[in-house]
Amino acid sequence: MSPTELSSKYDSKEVETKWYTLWEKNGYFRPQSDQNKSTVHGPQITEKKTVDRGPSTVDSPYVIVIPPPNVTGILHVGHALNNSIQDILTRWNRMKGRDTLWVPGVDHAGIATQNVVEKKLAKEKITRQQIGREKFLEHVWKWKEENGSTITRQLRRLGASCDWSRERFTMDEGLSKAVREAFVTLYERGLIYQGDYIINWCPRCQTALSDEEAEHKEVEGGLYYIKYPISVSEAKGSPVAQFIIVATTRPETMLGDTAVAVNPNDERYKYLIGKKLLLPLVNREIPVIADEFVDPQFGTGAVKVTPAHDPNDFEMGNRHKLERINVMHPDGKINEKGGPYNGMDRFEARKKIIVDLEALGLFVEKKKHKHAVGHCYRCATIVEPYLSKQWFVKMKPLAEKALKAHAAGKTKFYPDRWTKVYTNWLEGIRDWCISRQIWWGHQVPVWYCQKCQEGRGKKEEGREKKDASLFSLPSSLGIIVARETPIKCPTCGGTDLQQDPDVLDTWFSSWLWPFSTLGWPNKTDDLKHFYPTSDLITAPEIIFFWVARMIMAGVEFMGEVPFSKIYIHGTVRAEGGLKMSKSLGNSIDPIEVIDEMGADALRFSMIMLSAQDVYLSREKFEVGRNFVNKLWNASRFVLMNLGSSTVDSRQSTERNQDTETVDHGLLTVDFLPNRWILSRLSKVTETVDKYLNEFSLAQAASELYHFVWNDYCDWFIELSKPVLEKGSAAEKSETQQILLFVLETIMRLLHPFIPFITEEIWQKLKELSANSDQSSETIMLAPWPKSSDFPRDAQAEKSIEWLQNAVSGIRDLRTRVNLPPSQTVQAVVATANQEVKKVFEAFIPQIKVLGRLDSLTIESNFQKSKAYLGNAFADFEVFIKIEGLVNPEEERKRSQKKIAEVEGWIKGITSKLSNENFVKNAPSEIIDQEKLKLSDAQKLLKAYHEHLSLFQ
RNA sequence: GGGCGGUUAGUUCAGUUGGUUAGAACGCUACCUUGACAUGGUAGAGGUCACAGGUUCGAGUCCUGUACCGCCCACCA
Repeated sequence: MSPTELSSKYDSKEVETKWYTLWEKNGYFRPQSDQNKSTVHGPQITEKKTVDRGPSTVDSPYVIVIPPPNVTGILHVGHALNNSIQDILTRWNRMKGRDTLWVPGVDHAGIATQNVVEKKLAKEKITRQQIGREKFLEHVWKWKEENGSTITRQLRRLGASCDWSRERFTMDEGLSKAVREAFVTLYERGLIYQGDYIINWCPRCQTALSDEEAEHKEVEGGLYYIKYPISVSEAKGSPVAQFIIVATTRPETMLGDTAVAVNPNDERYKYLIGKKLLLPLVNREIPVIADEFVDPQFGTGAVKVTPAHDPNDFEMGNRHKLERINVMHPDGKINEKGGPYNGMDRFEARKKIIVDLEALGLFVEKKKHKHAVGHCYRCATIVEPYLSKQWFVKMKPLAEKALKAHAAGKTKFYPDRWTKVYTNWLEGIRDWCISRQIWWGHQVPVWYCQKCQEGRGKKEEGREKKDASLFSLPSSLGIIVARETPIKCPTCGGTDLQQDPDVLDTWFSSWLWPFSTLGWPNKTDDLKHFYPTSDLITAPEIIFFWVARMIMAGVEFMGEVPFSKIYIHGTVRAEGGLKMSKSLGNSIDPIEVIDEMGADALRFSMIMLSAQDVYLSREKFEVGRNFVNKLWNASRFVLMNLGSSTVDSRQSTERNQDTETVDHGLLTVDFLPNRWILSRLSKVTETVDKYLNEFSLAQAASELYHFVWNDYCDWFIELSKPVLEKGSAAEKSETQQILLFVLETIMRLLHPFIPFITEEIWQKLKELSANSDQSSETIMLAPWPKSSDFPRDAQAEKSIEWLQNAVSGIRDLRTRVNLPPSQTVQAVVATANQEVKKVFEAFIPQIKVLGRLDSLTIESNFQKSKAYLGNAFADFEVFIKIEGLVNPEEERKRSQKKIAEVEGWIKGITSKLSNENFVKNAPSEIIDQEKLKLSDAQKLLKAYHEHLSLFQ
């Protein structure tokens, strides 16, 4: 096969491997600025640089950081969409000549990864507790070495043009340094504290979770009504009631009750306030307290108070100085404080307690009760509000700065409606619990001096009783918060230092991502050059987890928001609306799709569907597959029909006497269809740019799809066939040039969307083209098309539209009378446009043009095509000699209706134009617009009247 | 409980500031094995733009209300 031929079938696998390897090897993914310095990063860009794209000083670098996928992750359709979008934007900006960087990386995903490795060890009957922290972490690192690059390999299959020489991992050395820097800085600014609070506890993972990590789901549960008897010690005299009935959704927590609360204004219970109750099963005396929090309308208006197991009760406990009795082990089993229930699982205990209360006659009833219950986002276990000592970040001050930046217009969400979601969350922000009781992650950079601690323990004892809720961390008490691992205690010089065993929330490293990946806290060149980044592309579900926190971190640590535009794309769902997920078994493996149809097909299909949430099924990928196939075959056609000579689109050709020579920027073109396709190309180029600028990737793709398929293939290529066969030498040669030129431009326009096939085809076209624009060694670095290089030609567009309508109209009539394709029909076309007439006569097959009608008379054996109505402003008629098909009655009615409509329109514009206020105040261009509309409407009215007259 | 989004062809969705005949893809019907492509071509059928009011010469588009669907947030036990 010659180097300029294409095989009859596109082999996506071969092409994809070939080009991706080459791109990466040649350093095309790296920012252009890298070539100016000898960096240590990856391969050098060896080959000569491409084209001069004009002054590059005006453009700031274009930078995206990848939302780091979990190291345990495998590419799912959500990743495929997210990264396709990022790649499109990256490639587009790179072609526009901007210094472009897409930073890739992977997240260590604390709990998720730990779970995976634990499961793996469980198969060998090993628990992490058995082997200890150090050994376990070795296993995790080993697992990471062996399996951690799956996702980045898969991103390569997708075509992602990330700068892999800058790939980062949230646990690598640099990022660990960043994490410590952030923690200590916040600590120094008084924004980090440790304290005993009710947090979300996952009894399975045995760790604290942040509020965002507890997913609330509606659950059909029970509301249990239980009698709490009034203590006999209070029963002197004659109490009106023997007991108070409380309502609870979690009866097992009653073991830790230390009060019952009622609303101070609740008449039913007022007299009981201050009295003592006898807590059933436990037989502890607890007081009745009054608290505004209690809603008299709910349940019985009396609430059991369990400060150690419920956030509200915790608050009440603080207000009333109640004791906190923790009745649960970290694994969710009742502890020794729970007396006879010691050792039982919380849900088991719930059942048993109800049975026991029933036996005592203290259980009233269980009512059905729908309420939201928190579930662990990793393992879906019901989380337990649990009292424990954790590290927190004070978020208010951070959120305020982020809000200020937003008010100053520094962050913009696309689509805009997410803005409010973001600001609302910031406004109601709560402190962030950042410590986790797992092993895989960044260990809290806090050390305790054993010696000082002993002394402190004694001091603390006295005060713990008073207020254990919160204590600051005076370093004098042997607590060391440091960037570098300390060797000895600064207070006493002791060397027995123990690091806090907790690790930090995974998001505590992710929120630093936009600057930690560029080298922070070191003042690196990358950081200086590439921060802040440009766009952030992500899914709605991590706006709180990640986006908002990154913005806060950026403002706090860098003094600048990390990115200015945030594009939130849709969620990928299965047909029927359910989110695609492995657990539901309704997911599609993108790698399978790539194997089967190619990465380009996958990307293009997903982007076409991405105007909002993406509803996927296997069949949906056929759109992209078919398109890729179409493109391949159109290219084959062009390459087969170029003739042997190399084409230079600038070269002049012999001019046709009849037609005007039109200068199309770079090109000089005569022939009407050629002028038309260039004009369409111009329009499409402009539109694609506009859509990409506003993140409307689906519209951009759709625009290109229809241009290629309908304009280029269906009309231009089809029209070129008779031209190549029987056109004049000049027409023929010009058409060949334009076929090539437009195809080459199409490749560049499509390259960001479907990088592989466009590179493959472009390389072949390049060899045939003498156009200097195409001299770069890869399409990746070829310049992005500029619509000004081939400006619009309104006249040509109008003429071809005329022709299209006429041809369609004739074909319509042909089908309706069942004419075989081979049969020529006689047609009369009426047009004053000589060019159109010429194209029609010379190149529209199977239609014999009889002549030209200047007046609208119809011979009886000619039938009028409905193409007449195709464009009310186009002054043409088509008649072909076939038996009757037009219904005059219908035509008359339609005309009358239209006439009435247009008359109303004219009336409206006229009244607007005669409105004094309007004429006086409206901007002149608006008035001109109205006048133009009026004249158009009058023309239209005339056309309809003429049409009507044909059928009177 | 609060907030947000949606309701347009058989299906999945576009529809920019109100304006000629509401578009596309898939599906469907008829014809076409035409030397780029049957993963194709030509043509066609198919819509009371959820419902009820309102503004306007004119509403899928703006306003008010209703119904249904979906999503997010939320410490009333």
